Amino acid sequence: MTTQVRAPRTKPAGRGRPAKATGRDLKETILDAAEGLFARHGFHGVTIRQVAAEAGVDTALIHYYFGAKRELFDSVFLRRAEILNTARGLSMDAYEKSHPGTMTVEGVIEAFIEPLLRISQDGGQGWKSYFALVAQVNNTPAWGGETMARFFDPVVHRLVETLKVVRPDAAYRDLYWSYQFLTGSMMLALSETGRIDSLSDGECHSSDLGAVRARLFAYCAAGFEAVIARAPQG
Amino acid sequence: MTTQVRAPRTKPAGRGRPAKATGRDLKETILDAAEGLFARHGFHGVTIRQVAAEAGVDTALIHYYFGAKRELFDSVFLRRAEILNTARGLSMDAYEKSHPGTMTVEGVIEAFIEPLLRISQDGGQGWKSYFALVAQVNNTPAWGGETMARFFDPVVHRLVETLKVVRPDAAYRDLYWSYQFLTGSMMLALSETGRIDSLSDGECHSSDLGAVRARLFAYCAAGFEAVIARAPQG
DNA sequence: CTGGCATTTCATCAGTTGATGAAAAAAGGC
DNA sequence: GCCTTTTTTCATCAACTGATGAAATGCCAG
Repeated sequence: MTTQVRAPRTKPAGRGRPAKATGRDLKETILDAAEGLFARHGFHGVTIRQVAAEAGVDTALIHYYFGAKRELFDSVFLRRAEILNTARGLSMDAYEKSHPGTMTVEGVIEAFIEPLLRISQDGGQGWKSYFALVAQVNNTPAWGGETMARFFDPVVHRLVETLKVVRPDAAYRDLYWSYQFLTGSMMLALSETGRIDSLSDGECHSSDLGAVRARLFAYCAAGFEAVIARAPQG
Repeated sequence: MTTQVRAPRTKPAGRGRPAKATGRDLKETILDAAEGLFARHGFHGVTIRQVAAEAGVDTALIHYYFGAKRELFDSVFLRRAEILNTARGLSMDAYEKSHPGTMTVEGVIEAFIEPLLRISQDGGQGWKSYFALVAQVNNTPAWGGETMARFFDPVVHRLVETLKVVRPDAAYRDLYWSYQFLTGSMMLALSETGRIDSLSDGECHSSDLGAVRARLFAYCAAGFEAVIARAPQG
């Protein structure tokens, strides 16, 4: 499913190392294999041996590079997290600079979500697996909650603060709740579960991120506005 | 965490059956224990022995009642699924009958979501665990996707059809996509991950379903209206 | 009070799991 | 061409996994 399998790996018959070039590639190959499997079956649903088989590598090599299984998972999670945060930060920078005094709720939300959609579309299967993984971690209580917070809280706070600039009268309570609704929708869309395909009898496809783009920003923006406007119980 | 642990279970020292009364209770106790553990750690993250320990029961008894581990999981999933569907169906019946010709998008959505919030608030920890479990299954690709569809598709189709009555010009595409956004928000809210607590620095609490109720219906309704109004690419 | 039946426990199995230490193989400096 | 370092493989471990068969226990019908 990923870039994996790495060809039958032409047994060099002996042990040892085949070539220096493959050295760094192997680390990435292992991460790719682990990423795809973790995304599909979750942390506990995957064995080191499965990862090793998919990567075409001995199990001991995985421990040699990454240590314990949990550390492998963290490495998978970490690898793309920073890229994601950077892309999002730049997107919001660009929006703020290009719309001085004319920012809208929908504009801010688009700047927040668009980079993820773009990356998922252009980044290949690896990124799709990664989003599915994050979605899974996102609503597995008591798991990765701390990791989640450490990496993604800053961007979220920035989103909320920017929205507060656009709608100064909005209560933080309302903004945080609205964000939670947003992130639920966004993560489900990004993880492309295929559920909407069967549900809509082929009318919609979860892989159609263009369709998501055409609706999600407007959906969330209108939701935010409605929550702010209603402003329940102070 | 659940109703579990069942007291130190006053070892009867011998084997055999202690009393008929406990007979049916034990099945429920086992399901409660399994439910809580599966919700927290996922299917593969839980061992039969853990379930047995939490229920205060021998592992063999679990197999005696439920068969294989996967069947235990299905039993957990099934136990509350029908109750859920019935409650939702009745809620939508009631709304349709009480608002002949005056239904609104928000009203329909409320009729669809409200029963779940109510049950979660009044039903105790068991229901909370169950919702976390469903949320987890909902975006674990290739797992329970078929189960998910079998039990929840009918209600969703009813929601979509009712919305089509309220907004006859809306395209099914838009309704299905909007539903997916809705279900992402709803499931994340119901699973009470605690993420919003730390994110908002104590300003919001994921256990505060009243706060969800006061915002989610309006949020989703406004989102639906916006998507329908924009009506992207036909 | 006795024999059948549903329930519960014990003991155990074969298979799998994550992990490690030591050996083997290549690269690279000299 | 030797010696060191890095990478890869092999062989193996103790712990745990899901699962089962058989025995033990108490309940109830007769």
